[in-house]
Amino acid sequence: MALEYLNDLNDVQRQAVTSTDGPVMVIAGPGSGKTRVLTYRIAHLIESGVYPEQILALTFTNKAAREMKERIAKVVGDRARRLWAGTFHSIFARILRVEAGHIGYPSNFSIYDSADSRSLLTRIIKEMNLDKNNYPVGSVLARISSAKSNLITPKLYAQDNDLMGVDRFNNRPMLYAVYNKYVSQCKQAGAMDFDDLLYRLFELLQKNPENVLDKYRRRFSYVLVDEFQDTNFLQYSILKKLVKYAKSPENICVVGDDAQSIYAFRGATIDNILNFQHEFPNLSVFKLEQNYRSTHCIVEAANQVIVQNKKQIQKKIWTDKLDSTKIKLVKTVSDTEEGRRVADMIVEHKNRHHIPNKEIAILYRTNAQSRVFEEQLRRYNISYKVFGGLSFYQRKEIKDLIAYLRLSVNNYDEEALMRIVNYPKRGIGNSTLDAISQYAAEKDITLWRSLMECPLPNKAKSTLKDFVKMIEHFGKKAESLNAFEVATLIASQSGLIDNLRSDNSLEGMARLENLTALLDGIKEFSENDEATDDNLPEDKSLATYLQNIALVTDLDEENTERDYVTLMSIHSAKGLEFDSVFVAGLEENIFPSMQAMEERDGIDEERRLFYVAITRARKLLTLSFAGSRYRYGKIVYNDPSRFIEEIPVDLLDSMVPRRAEASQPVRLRASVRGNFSQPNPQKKMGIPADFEAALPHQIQAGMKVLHLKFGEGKVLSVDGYNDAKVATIFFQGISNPQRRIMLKFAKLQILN
DNA sequence: GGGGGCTATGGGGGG
DNA sequence: CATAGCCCCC
Repeated sequence: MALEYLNDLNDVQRQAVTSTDGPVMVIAGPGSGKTRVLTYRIAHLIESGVYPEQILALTFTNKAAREMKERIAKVVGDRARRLWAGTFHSIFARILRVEAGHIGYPSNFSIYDSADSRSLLTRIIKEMNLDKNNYPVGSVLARISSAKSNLITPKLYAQDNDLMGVDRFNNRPMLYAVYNKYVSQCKQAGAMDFDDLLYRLFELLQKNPENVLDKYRRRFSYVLVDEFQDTNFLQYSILKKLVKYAKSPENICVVGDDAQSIYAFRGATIDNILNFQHEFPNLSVFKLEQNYRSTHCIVEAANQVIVQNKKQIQKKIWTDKLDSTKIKLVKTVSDTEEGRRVADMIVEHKNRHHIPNKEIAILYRTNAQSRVFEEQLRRYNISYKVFGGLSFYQRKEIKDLIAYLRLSVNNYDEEALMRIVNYPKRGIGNSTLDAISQYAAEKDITLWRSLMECPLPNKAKSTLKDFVKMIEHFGKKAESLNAFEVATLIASQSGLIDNLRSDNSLEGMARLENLTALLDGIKEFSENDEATDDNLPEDKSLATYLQNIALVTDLDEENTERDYVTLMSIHSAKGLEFDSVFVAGLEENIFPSMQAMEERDGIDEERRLFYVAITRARKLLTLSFAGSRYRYGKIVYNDPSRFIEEIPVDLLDSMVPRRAEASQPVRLRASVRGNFSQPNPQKKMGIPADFEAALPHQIQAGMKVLHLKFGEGKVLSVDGYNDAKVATIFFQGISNPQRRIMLKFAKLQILN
């Protein structure tokens, strides 16, 4: 047996890897080699004779699973492909495809994303004549989601005095009925929302038809769970079903860090970690406390911050790195200025520290904060990529085609049906649709059946008949053709492509391009035999494709080797690391967020989030905050975040060296008592007194202009319109003298 | 039935 | 600020 890999591990790590049998918990601080332990542990299992297909490894993202497999493959070779590795949602969806019949679902069930869930709920609330002000969709959905995550069925919900009491108090006493209706509508539509993928799997194992439970207990003789601190009660319950029973070897290994638990909002509870020892008395616990990632200052700051939390497992992260680089703290007057300064410092990191773009990340609390950084990075011609926010699959034109695909595979998919029954326009308006759904509700039949049976004027009737025929035709094709062939056919025969072609606007063309990109993606899925990574027979069907894309996020995308700066929320950054990390927007009401301050344990959760943020950095960590920023169209003023104060002053370097005119020591709240003076931005920028910025439309090719940063330049050309106007300007004597400058932001003085 | 424009409202994180 | 939903008019 090749065991050299064990030499790559420290003592605790090696014990965690080689204690293969029985329950194991690994408490792993940030940068402590957690992934290494997980991958080697699996490799070790395989080397010891366990079949890869007997191993279930649940990770937080598909990307993490893929990378883990790649690393395992380096030790054990191709066998690694047979592992069951993926997210809870994707693995369970795969199992449910096979077992759906047992719980009254079709095997080609649809997966509702949160937009689908919302729109279904909106319809239900309307149909039940409830006041939408008392039943805001978001809150209703959150409540339903949390009920499911705690295994509370609509029936149990209605019997629960606490839950019902809260609803009555909040003026929404009928929430239980909305929940009930939502569940039955989903089921009737053959659709599962994200929570159902977990909940229905639990239901399957609980009801245990044909002893299906035993089948999976045998199949998964070793279970590993990454990021265990972020699992909820439902996920934990499923794990227990799989490994806790009479005479079970209890081969479960969970890896996590209570200090990095940041998903309480979707039901994650660190009680799972705390209870684990009681549930499995034979538990072996290993604590990985040596940090191999970050410099001394960063590790120390993280420790000092996290000790403020009440509830935690005792541990102290340490490092033997001696680097004494301090953490930089940057204060700016506004959010725009924050963007500019971060971009400035990125240039400096690239030049002085030779850090490539892909080793730099800007992290923020909310996705909406990405905008200023995008604008400034574009100005500096630094390539970047924004993760999160509106993903490719959430774009309208993409959702439209996918709705056609979904409806073709599953005719009962109501959300898909509602989306496209009148798109492209075919004369089915609201009154017709109301009639159809009302008829469906009265007769308790699916919308699809109602389309054909509902009494309607002849014109609408024949239109609908054609529509049904078309979808049935697509469905038939989907049975014989592969995903790409049928998607291409649907895109053109549905009229989607023609509809987009007729739109000659820039956006219209972009939409068509996106649609083509989607088709390319489907083609890749259909033709690439490496795409499926499981031990099931190759399946290139449309249904499988739809299942895959419903569960991918842009985090999961293959690294395309491009060298870009990463912009993402801190939540998305979990598990990642970069040489240089900027944590931006460190202000009260932003981070910690306003909502969190009102929640029980909200601040502690935000603090763990801050802990995650700062521990992403290997060498350079920069914290920034702005005195003012735009939020929802209004300017707001926030105090610096309390988390800044929690970092000992001797770890901080609060002078900003490069822009001498902007540097001033940052004074913390403690010393100023929230009384931040607003320096005059004009003075601060050091703008020459006689400087007079021209308006964007005044800049024309051939002009000589003065730029505050680059100096004198000659305008070579101007392209784009309005806010998107960009000038190409040649500046003598700077690196990359030819610059593309967004006129909307640039301050240029015309010199002749 | 369809389109345009106006207003009110919400406002976090993600599979 | 963005967007959903509403009203009004064709």
